Amino acid sequence: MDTNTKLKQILRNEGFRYTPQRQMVWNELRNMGGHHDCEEIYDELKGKGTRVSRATVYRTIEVLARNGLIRKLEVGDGVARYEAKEDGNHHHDHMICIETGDIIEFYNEELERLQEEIAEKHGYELVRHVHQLFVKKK
Amino acid sequence: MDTNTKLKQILRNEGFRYTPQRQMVWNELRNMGGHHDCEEIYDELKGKGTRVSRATVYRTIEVLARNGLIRKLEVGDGVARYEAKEDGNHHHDHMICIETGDIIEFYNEELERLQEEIAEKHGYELVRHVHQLFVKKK
DNA sequence: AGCTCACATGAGACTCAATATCAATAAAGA
DNA sequence: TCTTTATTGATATTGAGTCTCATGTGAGCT
Ligand SMILES: [Mn+2]
Ligand SMILES: [Mn+2]
Ligand SMILES: [Zn+2]
Ligand SMILES: [Zn+2]
Repeated sequence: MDTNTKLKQILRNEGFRYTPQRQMVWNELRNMGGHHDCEEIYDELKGKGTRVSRATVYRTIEVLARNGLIRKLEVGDGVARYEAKEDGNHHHDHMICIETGDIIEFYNEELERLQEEIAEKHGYELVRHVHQLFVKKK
Repeated sequence: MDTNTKLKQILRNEGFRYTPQRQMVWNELRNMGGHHDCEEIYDELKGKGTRVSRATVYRTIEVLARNGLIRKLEVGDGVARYEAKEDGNHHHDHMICIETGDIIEFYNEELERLQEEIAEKHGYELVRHVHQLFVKKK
């Protein structure tokens, strides 16, 4: 199934409409790759002559995030970034270089396991987590 | 050495002045305990009849954080919270209950070690990290 | 104790990402 | 095609945090 059909199915299934604007935002973020904020997505679409409003980009991003199609990333600089969750895209966390702003992805099974264990130990169920390593080149 | 003398020493050492406002913000956050935002600190001081401006609370919090006297905590709800670093206060991360908003602290040595290891593995030096578990009661 | 002045404060203007408003538009089902 | 109702675009508004600048004050010096 192609990604647009997938988008359509998920939206329809949640009672949302399958609109050109939502397709554009979704496709743009996928094509850009990496981690981008709403303003970047909006500028990119505007640059291509596409007619989408800033408000709709923000709203669409919210809808996509709520439905697990994209992931939100806040590194503490005041803007929320997003990344498309491609089909084969497994969970990962981020390492942010405090000198270049580069974002490197990492995954560690033991780390994931320990978090579950800790939540459990306190009588809680782990729903989601934020894990960011702020680093600099050695 | 009492905490106000410690505050004085650190401020003076960094070229900052030891002012009543800075003492009040520092003492208030310590007395409140837990994790609070600037508005809460401001309201608390105002409620006691203390004369401090909102701008000064924000500026003081920034100074205290920069000098390692307090720690910043951002849980993603748009407001930065702070907690006093008491003398015996070792590093810890936070578990946030998504139902009650409760903040539970945790520390796991193995977790800390793994983070260093991961940064290292990618040729980076770990400067700081953000680690939050969003949980709910089982 | 008094003098000096660079730093700190208070009040309010300002920034900027994000959200809300609302009239106009257009999915989607009948 | 018609009708209903979510969505969109343009813009106003929100709110945490920052900036400005006139006034105040900590602290070094005499
Ligand atoms: Mn993880
Ligand atoms: Mn930690
Ligand atoms: Zn990523
Ligand atoms: Zn804490």
